[in-house]
Amino acid sequence: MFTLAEENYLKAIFHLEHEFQGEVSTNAIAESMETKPSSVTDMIQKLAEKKLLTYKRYKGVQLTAEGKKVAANVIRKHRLWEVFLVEKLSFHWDQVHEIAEQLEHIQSEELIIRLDKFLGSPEFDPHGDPIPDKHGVLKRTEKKLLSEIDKNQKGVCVGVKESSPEFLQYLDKKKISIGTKIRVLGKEFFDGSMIIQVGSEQFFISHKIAENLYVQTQE
Amino acid sequence: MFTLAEENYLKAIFHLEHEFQGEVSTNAIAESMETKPSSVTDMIQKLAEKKLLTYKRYKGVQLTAEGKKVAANVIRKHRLWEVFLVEKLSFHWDQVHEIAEQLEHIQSEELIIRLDKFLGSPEFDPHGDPIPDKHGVLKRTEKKLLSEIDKNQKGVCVGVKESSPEFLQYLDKKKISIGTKIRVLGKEFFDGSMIIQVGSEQFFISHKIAENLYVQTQE
DNA sequence: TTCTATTTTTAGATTAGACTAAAAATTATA
DNA sequence: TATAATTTTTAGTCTAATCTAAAAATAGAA
Repeated sequence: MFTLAEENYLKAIFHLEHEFQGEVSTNAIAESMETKPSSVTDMIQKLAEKKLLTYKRYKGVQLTAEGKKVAANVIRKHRLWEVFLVEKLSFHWDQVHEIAEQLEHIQSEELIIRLDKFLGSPEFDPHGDPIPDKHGVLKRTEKKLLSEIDKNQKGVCVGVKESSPEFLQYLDKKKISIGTKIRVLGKEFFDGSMIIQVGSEQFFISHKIAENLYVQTQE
Repeated sequence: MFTLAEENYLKAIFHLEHEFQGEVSTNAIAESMETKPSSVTDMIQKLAEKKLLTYKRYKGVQLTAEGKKVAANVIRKHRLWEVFLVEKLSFHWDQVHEIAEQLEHIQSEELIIRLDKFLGSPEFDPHGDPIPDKHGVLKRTEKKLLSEIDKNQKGVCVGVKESSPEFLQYLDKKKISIGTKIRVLGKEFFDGSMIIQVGSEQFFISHKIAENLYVQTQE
């Protein structure tokens, strides 16, 4: 149906549209895909011809309904496979991204229907990211970055913004995973660093950590 | 490590070496891959440079130890995924080949180690074909084609030579699957057709069917 | 053994996707 | 508003993998 390269572009644009609302620039796509802007121009012209996105020269792109559907489906597959790898094959959450990058391109509707059922139709992947449903609809969740919550508030970790092995391994070392309760004991306004409580431990985290952890605050 | 095209060539050559002992001709490869002989020549020259096979112009090719290892590993992955699809996702044995053709190219040693363990280290795929071990060694089995066995002998179906959906669906209709006991009641020398007994049913099968079914005869 | 048929290889073209370098358009600044 | 800086596009090149058409080598038949 679509080539590997096309699917990867659509996926990247989909993510960028969510991160920054509105049109997505050529440069932003190039950066997120670690490729050159000229290559991006080539590809978005091809995707525009296929009506997967709208494109006006120098004005960036926007996915069409069809483009969004294709992208969401790739993301659905990626996240379902991540659940499979963690739940069934006992991979650790920092090991699954690269493998899922490959598995997300396997073409078979039936496979995904059955995989989803086999996994019990999960709603979130191992990093806490929501899995689009079969129509490409993403469930909205009201999560905040840990960096946005105030002193003395507490929240439950529900996901990570970045999911590099390095970051995930840091979280493991600190015994933070999805479901972990975190209380903010102190917050430094100068650099955004925090003292937090996790279980019985209290420790310092930098702003960089706090702005990559999603929490849900509880009333 | 290797491209999709390279892996597919190695796999095809590996199968051809087993089917007909000795060197494999350019034409044979082209036919089995549904491509042109000139394309095959290009690719085998590249594979020869990478020392995956030995090649002398006009003389056909032979896989090196390294080439065999790579090919067997692709086949191992294909067959393990087929077991997964049938055993875990309840696919039918005639639906899994095409999907496994894609899954066999997923690159991750760890994935295959874990998948194998998850499946209980199976020795055969759903069509009765042996799964190469992690070193690329194929277990030898003494199976015969049904067409080779004599009147009044009986055997257990242990595999199929061809595994097209059409053939597998024919077998289903006749209630033949792996493990089914078959007795040859009659054999026509003119066209190789047979009357066989399967369970309480007796029926006619053509030579074409008989030469695509593997059985193990029992003493 | 010589000629013919077949098989295999070479040469040259094509396509997808990427790249570099340079041109064009847009945005920011003085 | 003119100029500088930045972003984006175009033009042309490259590689992997394929193809067609033609040439070369091998095998088979008289």
